[in-house]
Amino acid sequence: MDDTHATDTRGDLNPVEAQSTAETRARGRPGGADSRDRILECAGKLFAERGYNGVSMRDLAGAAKVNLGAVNYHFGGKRNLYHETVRRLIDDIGPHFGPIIRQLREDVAAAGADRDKLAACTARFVRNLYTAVLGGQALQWQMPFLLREFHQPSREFAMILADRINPMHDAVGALVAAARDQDPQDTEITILVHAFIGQIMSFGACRAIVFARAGWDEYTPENIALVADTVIPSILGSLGLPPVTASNGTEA
Amino acid sequence: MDDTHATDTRGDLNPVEAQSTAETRARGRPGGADSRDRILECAGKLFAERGYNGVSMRDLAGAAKVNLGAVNYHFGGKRNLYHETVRRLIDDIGPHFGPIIRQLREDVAAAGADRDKLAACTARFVRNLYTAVLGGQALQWQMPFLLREFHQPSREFAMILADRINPMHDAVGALVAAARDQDPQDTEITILVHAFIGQIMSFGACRAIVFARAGWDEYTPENIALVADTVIPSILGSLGLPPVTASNGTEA
DNA sequence: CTTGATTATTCAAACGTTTGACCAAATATT
DNA sequence: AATATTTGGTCAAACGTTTGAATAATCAAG
Repeated sequence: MDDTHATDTRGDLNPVEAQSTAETRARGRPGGADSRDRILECAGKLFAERGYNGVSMRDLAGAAKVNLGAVNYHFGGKRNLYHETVRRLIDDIGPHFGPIIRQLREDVAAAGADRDKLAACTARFVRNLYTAVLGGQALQWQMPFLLREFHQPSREFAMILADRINPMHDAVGALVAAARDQDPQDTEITILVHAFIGQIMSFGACRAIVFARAGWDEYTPENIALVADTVIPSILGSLGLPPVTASNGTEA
Repeated sequence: MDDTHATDTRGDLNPVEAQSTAETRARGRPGGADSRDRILECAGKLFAERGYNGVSMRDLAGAAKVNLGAVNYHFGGKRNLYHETVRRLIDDIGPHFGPIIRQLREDVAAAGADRDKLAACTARFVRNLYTAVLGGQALQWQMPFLLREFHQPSREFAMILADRINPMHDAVGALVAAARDQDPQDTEITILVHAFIGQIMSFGACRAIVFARAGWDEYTPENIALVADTVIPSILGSLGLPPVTASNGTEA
């Protein structure tokens, strides 16, 4: 239990004590579909913070408060459990990103060539995205999980790309193309979209750096608002859009 | 050797075949400090692409063409080997980032309030950084290694922060502060610097996305130049700096 | 310029533990 | 009774680490 001494055998790089997530249950057929969900939820959290190799089936069974055999009963192996975890993750983040993307698409279509409206919907989108990505209510383990997939894509990356990344990039592509009056299919637009989104995601991906440099130790609503308020004018400038006056893009 | 079937026991998530890196050697005392370096080099590559848990001492010994015991003889354990790998990494990337940072500092100091000069040195810095980060000659495994540390900091993150991240952010902070005529200590500047650098780094961190969206399969010099040429005007716009005319910031 | 002890390094083999997978028995639900 | 789920345990393989002998370089003594 001592982390300061590195004498442990087969120790993890950054040991994380397993957290109790579910209450104890009776024997026999207590969980049903419930324990399957519990395994999936715990698997997501553990994979997100330790990676695939950092999570053992025993760690997982302990965290999910189920027997070791139950995991293999429900999912038939660790690799397939990971697959199902990604499947679940994609479904889970849909309701969080879907409305933001949909609204951006509608706003861009409605804005047409009106640069003030384009600026306003850009600001709204960035603010919503920061809130979704950095805010703590939902997407707690999902974002680290995704960032891990982006950096070290597994066989499931194609699913994430098709179902979640492409729609987001396409929507932002429409915005950037409208702001620059350019064809959304241009490689230039693809690059600028990536820089656009990367600017936002880097605050989630490298939060250790942000916290160390800004003297924070978590993303509070105030911190997130400060980040959004600071970055939005910069992004508008990069797109050549006029600054937003006041009280624009506050909420969906 | 078949990756499509998930029937392996204790298999890695993304299996990577070990690559031969060094030639065979005689017995006795052949390597000396040489085999120590070989271990360190292979450890960096393997840790970078598979993470700490994804690398076994046997994998490493095989890749470095040394005996299993030699690793513990030289480094006294896996955890300490990781520590030494980070130490070496910091020393290795110094010559690549140091001149870029130093030149940026000098250029910013020389530019003063001249916004054209600020724009020119910004463009030069961004181009140099893209070349260093995405270019393939050096920093091959170093960047993925660093990005892994940023996303999932270990005990060694503080070293990287102090020795490599802080100087870079401080230098960019001076640039951004000069462009906005603001105090470099402002939290706003800290945030903008992070967005600035994150914009660049995201092309390395999420290269799987970039390649999939742009239809690339590697970063060629032409690709890197296209990225830089596209992003630089955008960054200048975000800083409110004038566009660079031509042939600025091509090389150090 | 040969010796012989000393040191530094490599090697094969094993240690005990943990891993993912698997099983037959037990238990609760239908 | 039939089905679905949980249980405790076993398995071979892989894990990080340790060991002791073997081998080559080093160097003082002769």
